[in-house]
Amino acid sequence: MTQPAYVEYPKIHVAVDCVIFTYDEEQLKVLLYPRNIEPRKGDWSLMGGFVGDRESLEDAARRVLQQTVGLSNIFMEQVHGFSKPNREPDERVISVAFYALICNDKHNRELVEEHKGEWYSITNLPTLIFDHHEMITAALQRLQHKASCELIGRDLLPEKFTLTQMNNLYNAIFQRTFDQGNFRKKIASLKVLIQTPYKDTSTSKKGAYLYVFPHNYVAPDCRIVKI
Amino acid sequence: MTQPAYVEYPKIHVAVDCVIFTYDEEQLKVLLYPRNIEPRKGDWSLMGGFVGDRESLEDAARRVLQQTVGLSNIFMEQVHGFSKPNREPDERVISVAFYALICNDKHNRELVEEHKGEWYSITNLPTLIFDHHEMITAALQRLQHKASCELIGRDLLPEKFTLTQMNNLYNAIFQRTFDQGNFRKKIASLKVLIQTPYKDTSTSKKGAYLYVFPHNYVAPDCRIVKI
DNA sequence: GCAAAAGTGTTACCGGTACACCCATGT
DNA sequence: ACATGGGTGTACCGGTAACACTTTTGC
Repeated sequence: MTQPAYVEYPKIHVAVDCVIFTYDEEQLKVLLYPRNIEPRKGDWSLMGGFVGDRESLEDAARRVLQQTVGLSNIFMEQVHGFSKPNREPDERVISVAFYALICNDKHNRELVEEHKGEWYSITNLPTLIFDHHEMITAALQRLQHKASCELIGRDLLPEKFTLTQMNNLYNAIFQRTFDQGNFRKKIASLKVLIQTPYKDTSTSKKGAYLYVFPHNYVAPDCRIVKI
Repeated sequence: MTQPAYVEYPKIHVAVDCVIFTYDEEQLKVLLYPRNIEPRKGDWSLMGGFVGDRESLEDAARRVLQQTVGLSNIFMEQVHGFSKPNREPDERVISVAFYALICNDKHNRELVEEHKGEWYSITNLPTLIFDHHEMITAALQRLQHKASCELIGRDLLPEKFTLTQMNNLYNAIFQRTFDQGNFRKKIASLKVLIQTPYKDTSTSKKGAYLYVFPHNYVAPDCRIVKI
C-alpha cells in the first residue's frame, strides 16, 4: 500500500552486491575483492555499490558490473535482499544480491587487476565479510536452478565449445559428475545446439566437434516436476 | 563492498508488500485492499508497509501480516525487489514483495473487514496499482515452485483434510487438473501424511478419510530435474 | 437401483542411469 | 599397436499418464 505521509518513515541506504561467476580451468569461479579498510580489512568481499536516486536495483548492478569487469549487456539476475539491521557494523545498509555470468575470455582483466580482484573457485572460497558468503550460496542455488531448467553456457563458455566442455561446466556448477554418454544424449534431445564443421583437437587426437548456440536462442519455459 | 563515505549516497524509502494467499472455495485467493487516495483511488493493492530503521525486511513483512490478518508465526518468503525509480508516482520507494500462506479459517476476519480487505481468486484479479500485479505473478511462481518440490498444504488446508481437498488445492495452485488416481498414488509414495480414523462425509455419501501432517514435518530437499 | 464421490488396479510409455563398447588419430 | 579422449548402443528400472474399474452409502 505504502500510502500516506512518507516523511514519517525512515530512509535507508540501499546497495547491490554482485556475485560474478565465470568458468575457467574447469571450475566455476567467483570474482572477489580485498576489503581495504577496518574492520575486517584483508577479508574478501563481493563488488558492490549503492543504489542511486534515480536508479533501479538492476541499473545499479549493471553499473557496478560495467565498472568492475568492463562489460555491459551481460546476463544478470536478482537473487535476494539481505537486510539484517546489523549486517554491516558501521551503518544500516540493505543490500540486494545479484549474480552475473561472464565469459572468462571477454572481460577486462586490467580493470579487475587494477582493483586487486581475484577469481576464487566456489569450492575453495576464502573468508568473506558480512553476509557475502550467504549471498554466494544463494546465487549458486539460483544458477543451479537455472541450469536445471534450461541449457546454459552461452554466457560462460567460449562462442564455440565442445560437448565435453559443456559437460564439465555442468559438473562444475552442480559439483558432481554427469555421465558422458547420458549427458550427450540429453543435449541432443534438446535440439538447441548447432554443430559446426570445426573440431577442437587441443585435448584429443581424434578431435571433438565444436558447437554453438543459435543466435536467437531463447530458453524454453522452466519445466519443473509435476507433483 | 559498500565501503567508504556513506553520506555521499542517497537514502531511499524501502517498503514490503505482502501477497497473502489462502485456499477457499476450491480456489487460491489473494487478499487485496482498496486504495483510498488519489491517484488510482479505488484500484486494489497489496497490503504493505515501510521498513523501519532497526527492522529487517522479514521483520517488516511479519509486522504487516500481524497487523493485517492478526496472525504471527505464519509461513512467509521473500520474493523479489521492485525498484523502478518511477514505480510509485509520488515518491521513490523500493518495495520488496513477500508471499505468505494462511489457513482460511484461522485469520482475523474482523481485522480484514475493518480495512475493507477482500479476497480475490488468482484467476480473476481486479486492476491493481503500480507493479502489484507483477508481484502477485512472481509470488505465484514461487508458490508453484515450492509446491512442486515438497508437499505443501499445512499452511493452507485445515488441520484435518481429505486427499481430495489436497488434490483440489494443487489443481488451484497450478491451474490444471491432476488425475485423481495418480495424485493419490504420488501422495502415498511420499509417506508423509498420516491417515486419521475420521471421515469427512460432507461431500460424499461414502465419506473420505481425513489426513494430517505429522507435527514435526520438515520438507525434504528440493529435487529439481537433473540437467 | 442409481448417482456420486472415494478409492484401487492395469497398462503403456518415456526418460534416466549404468555401463559396455566402438571410433579416430598422434605418437 | 596402443593409449586417449570422442562418441554410440543397449538393457534395465522407476515414475508418470491415461483410464477403466470397484466400493460405499444416501436418496
